[in-house]
Amino acid sequence: MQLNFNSPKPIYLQMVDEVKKALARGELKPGDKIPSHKEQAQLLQVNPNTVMRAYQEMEREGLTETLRGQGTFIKNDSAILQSIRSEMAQAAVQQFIEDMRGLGIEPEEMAHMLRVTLNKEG
Amino acid sequence: MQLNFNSPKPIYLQMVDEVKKALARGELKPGDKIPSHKEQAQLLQVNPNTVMRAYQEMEREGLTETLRGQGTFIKNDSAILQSIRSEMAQAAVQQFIEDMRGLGIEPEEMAHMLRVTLNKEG
Amino acid sequence: MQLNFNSPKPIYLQMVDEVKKALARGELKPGDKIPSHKEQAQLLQVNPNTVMRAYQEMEREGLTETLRGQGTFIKNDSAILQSIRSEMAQAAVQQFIEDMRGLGIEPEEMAHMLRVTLNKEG
Amino acid sequence: MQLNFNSPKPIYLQMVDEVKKALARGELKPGDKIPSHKEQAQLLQVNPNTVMRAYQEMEREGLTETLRGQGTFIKNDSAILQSIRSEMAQAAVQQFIEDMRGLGIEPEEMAHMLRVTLNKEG
DNA sequence: GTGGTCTAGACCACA
DNA sequence: GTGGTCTAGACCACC
Repeated sequence: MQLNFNSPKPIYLQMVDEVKKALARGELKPGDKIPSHKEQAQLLQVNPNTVMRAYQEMEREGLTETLRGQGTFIKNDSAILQSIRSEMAQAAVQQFIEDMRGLGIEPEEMAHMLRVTLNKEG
Repeated sequence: MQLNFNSPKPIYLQMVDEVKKALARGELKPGDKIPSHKEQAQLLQVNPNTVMRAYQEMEREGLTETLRGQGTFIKNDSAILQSIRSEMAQAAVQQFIEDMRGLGIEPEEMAHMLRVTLNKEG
Repeated sequence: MQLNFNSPKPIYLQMVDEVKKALARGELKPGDKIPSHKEQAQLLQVNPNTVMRAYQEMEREGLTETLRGQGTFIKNDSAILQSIRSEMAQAAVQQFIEDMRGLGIEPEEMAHMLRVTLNKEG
Repeated sequence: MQLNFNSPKPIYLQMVDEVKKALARGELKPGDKIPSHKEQAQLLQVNPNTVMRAYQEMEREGLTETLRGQGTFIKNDSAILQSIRSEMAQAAVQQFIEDMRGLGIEPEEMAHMLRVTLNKEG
């Protein structure tokens, strides 16, 4: 889990996104236990309260489920879960197109630049 | 000029970016006068201090220059100006690739999704 | 016995209340044996420690008594027992009135709403 | 605004309820500004962070709306707002009936006890 | 001054 | 040990 402490985006929201991405990538699966907030806090060198906040946000969004004294788990009965990957991907595509349009770049050039950069980086 | 008041990105930085984008699009040209901070504040429904700060930032970056009593103008002798478009475009591409990689999406599918969405939206 | 695991009210106190209610309803009588904490824990899917704590609390309140090696029993010589029903009922009435007053609802309307809901539910 | 610091119900949720009740009573109206979290914290002798949490919860529920640097206001375009009073009243009635049923008390006696208590208290 | 994030550390109920 | 609330106080962006 990678956090950017200089980003204006709050850490706890970055953490929510990281979990969503891990789900999209298939690294996290429904039913999986995620580390306790205290453990996670040590791993990420972050305050336990910050982790708690991220976890509560995830629960509010229906991503996880909490069992008193047992831990926090990825929900498996949620429709959200199925669609996370495509939704987040679609959002990224939209953002990209919007950014490029804002710079006055035409669709063909968008595709071109993408191809070039992908080739360069292998 | 579009601002997102709920974004974690500071409004004054959003304003700087909007000016850069207008330059990239060719809507603003070297030598153009930009509105006084009071005018701009009314236009955008934003506190004059915020506009001031955005203008200071632009000046600091060498994007604009202020002529006493005459207003703020887009500089034309700046090397930055030439490269704004390609730099911002490259940043958008990088961001897009990073986002998609984070979701475990392969290069071919990135290009595919981009094409599909561009076609859908005309 | 119904427990709400998401209520802020501690589970062991919910259990005490449930026993009191069963007494009020006449489902439990003085002298009745209540299940061992292990049995009860399995029945309610609750940690045995939690049941223990509920039992301790009941004993502290003079509701039950424990006979070594024989189990826990509802006491019958307790003055508390006689008044449980009316006390809890009175508390419920008070709570109701307070809640409704908090909403700015007048006594007549309280009675009216109660009647309507009771009729609707048969 | 009355808080019960000994209640198992978290203070920040009590605060949300108090605001809802004030709305139901008509003491708070759409568009009204509520005290800043720091001011409120002093008034209630509570930590500012606790107030913040209550305010954020209200915003999440669509009760209020926040304007950066200006304060927190009761929303006026929310359907929720219209129905708060009846919803909360209905919830109180349901709770009352459930409590009384739990004690084995019949509908007629519920109404009777309510009437008696209301008369006693004037 | 106003909303908002983060840290640090205490304390509680439950497993 | 695990979730969860509360306090105290720093720091930031914006009004």
